Amino acid sequence: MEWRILATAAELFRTKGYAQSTTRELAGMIGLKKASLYHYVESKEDLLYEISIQSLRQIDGDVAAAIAASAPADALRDLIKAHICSALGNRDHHAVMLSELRSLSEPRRQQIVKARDAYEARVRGVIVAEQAENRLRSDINPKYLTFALLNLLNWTIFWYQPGGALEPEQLGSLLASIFIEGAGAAGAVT
Amino acid sequence: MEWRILATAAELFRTKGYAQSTTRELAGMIGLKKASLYHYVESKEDLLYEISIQSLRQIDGDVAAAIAASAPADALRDLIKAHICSALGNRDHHAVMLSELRSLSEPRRQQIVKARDAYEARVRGVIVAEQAENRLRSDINPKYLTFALLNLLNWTIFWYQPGGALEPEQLGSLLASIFIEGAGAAGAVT
DNA sequence: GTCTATACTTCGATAGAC
DNA sequence: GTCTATCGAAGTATAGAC
Repeated sequence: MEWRILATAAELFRTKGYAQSTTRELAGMIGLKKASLYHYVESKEDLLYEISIQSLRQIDGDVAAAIAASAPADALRDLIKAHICSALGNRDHHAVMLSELRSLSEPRRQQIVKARDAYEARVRGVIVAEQAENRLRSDINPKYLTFALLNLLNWTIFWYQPGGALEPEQLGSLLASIFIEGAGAAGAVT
Repeated sequence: MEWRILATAAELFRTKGYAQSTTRELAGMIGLKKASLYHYVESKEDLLYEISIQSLRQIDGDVAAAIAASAPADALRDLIKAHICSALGNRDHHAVMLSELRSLSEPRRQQIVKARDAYEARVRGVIVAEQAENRLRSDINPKYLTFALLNLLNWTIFWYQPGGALEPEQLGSLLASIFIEGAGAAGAVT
């Protein structure tokens, strides 16, 4: 039951935003009255916290596994594909984690920020390693390469259409190619 | 006075989110009591609408001017720089427009979506033109190149530090290079 | 475990004095 | 133009019956 509440809350929060979502509406989506929700959940904010922490545990685990199983030369491409597949596979959770952080009150907000930073450090670690192997440009501070990559990846969930032309894995490959090879025509006179 | 209210509201909404911001707090930041605000403003939502529409007018105008003054071969790079400079120069407005759209009620929400789509179409237009001139890869649907570029650009305002190492124009050049040339080491064996 | 009823708080917005 | 006072609505959460 708890899992059902969490999944429904994630869907609701993603669609309407945390602050605009009411416990009454959430209960209604599950087929309960508002008060009955509090038999399972301590507070509305607990739901946001659980959604956020689960989202980060999931993507960090998925990406770590992908890297571990990957040949060094494929690490970055596999990271990108794993990130996209994980984020799109947990779209509601992930979108809520990304956009509703400021609605968490202080002890737990910092906890989510730390988990987010840890994931970011994992991504940066791969980028730094690729630079050391001369597979990524070294003329750009890895900090900016990491930001650029996370921009590219994170915000995809806000426009991706689940029934569209590209499966998550294809989209991941596409984004990996844009990030690594670039959008410029190879050999173009620029 | 109105401009001061709008700028303060944008700053407040960006920091705390629209729904979590109260008119009492906004009034306090200006040095007024809550009721006095309503001498200048009809409703809280009016502020959000004005912030959003101004943000889009600004960036669309800035980018259009940059393209018009640009040699064809530099159009995309100039677009990227203009986008970054405009967005960072109106950081509060732009961030609010990007992240608080769902708090607008229906007649005006669609209006903002339309303005956003129009700007997106402008960006896509340049990308399509660059493909036609063989300066951008044609093996990727321009729709995805546009999404990727806007991901890269739009979400930069959420981590950019105004006093950091890079000025907006430098950051724009950097992001242009990542998007066009890619992050991969030139000639690397991948 | 689910309900009705309600306590408690806070918000956006208004009324009306000055 | 700014204030104090307040209205009416809506929200989270709780009490207590069943």
